[in-house]
Amino acid sequence: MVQMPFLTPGDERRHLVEHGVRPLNHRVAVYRYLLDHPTHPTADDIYGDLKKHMASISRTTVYNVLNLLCDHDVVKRIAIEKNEMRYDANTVNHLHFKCTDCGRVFDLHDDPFPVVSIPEGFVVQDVQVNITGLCPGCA
Amino acid sequence: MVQMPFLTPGDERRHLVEHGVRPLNHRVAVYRYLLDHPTHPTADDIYGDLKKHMASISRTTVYNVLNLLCDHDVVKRIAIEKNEMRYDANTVNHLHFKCTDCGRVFDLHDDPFPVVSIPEGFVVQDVQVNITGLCPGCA
DNA sequence: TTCAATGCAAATTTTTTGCAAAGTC
DNA sequence: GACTTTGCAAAAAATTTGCATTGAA
Repeated sequence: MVQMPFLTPGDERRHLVEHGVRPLNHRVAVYRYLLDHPTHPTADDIYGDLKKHMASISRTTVYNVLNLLCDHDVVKRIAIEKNEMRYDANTVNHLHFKCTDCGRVFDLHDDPFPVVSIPEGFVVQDVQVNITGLCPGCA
Repeated sequence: MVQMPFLTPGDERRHLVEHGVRPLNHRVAVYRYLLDHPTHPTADDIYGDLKKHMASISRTTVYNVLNLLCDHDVVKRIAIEKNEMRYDANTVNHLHFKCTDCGRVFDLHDDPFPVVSIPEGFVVQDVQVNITGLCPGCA
């Protein structure tokens, strides 16, 4: 299930405020980037692209903002492979598929999201389903 | 579903050979460690513990062996959090639960393993279900 | 003896930290 | 003006690489 409708430009400020995040320029830029690029970029992808249009931004700030947005549940971290943390502004549960050939991470919209039965006593905060294999283009 | 019975000491050599891995001493030691410690250790956990009884082993070798065992599908990598790759000798599909408080990773044996429906054209190699939250002891 | 595996040190990559400068309310 | 955020450079942590040495068949 996709987060629909995606936040239109301008709405991201309100969304940040609703989650307790002051909408400073760099924060809005990183968040807007994630909304516009549902490609599960790494921190460095984001930094590299943003710097083209926002000369002032630093890697540290990208990391600061991403950590802040994760803490406030505005974006989610995806741990799907070694040495690369990816970020996703779509916080609705969905599957991720990483192609081992081209390296892209696809959203798979299993409907409904698979049900997992958790033993008594465990408190669930987040469920991630990460699939690896070959995408249609590479298979 | 647990991999039962676990390989008893001695059998790990045969298992390695069956997967095309020459059973050299360091390789057997790392694999035996993973069989004996189903706690999803990191490479450094393994190195630290093995070095106590095997003075000659190096960090590089632990990494080499883990990569080799993963390539030959003898062990699986678990990417469940930032900056830490964990390893599991149980290659049967099962859920992982990471406690955000104590940091431990538990096996959850959902029976059956949740079914995910994959769109036409994708070729699945591996499915990982990673849950974060609080374990019974920390909740 | 020939090829593969190991160990060390250095390099690489990703992320965090300390702290001074700049920005925000 | 008080407090927060940013940016730089350095530190930390995880993993890989180059290469000389050792080990195995």
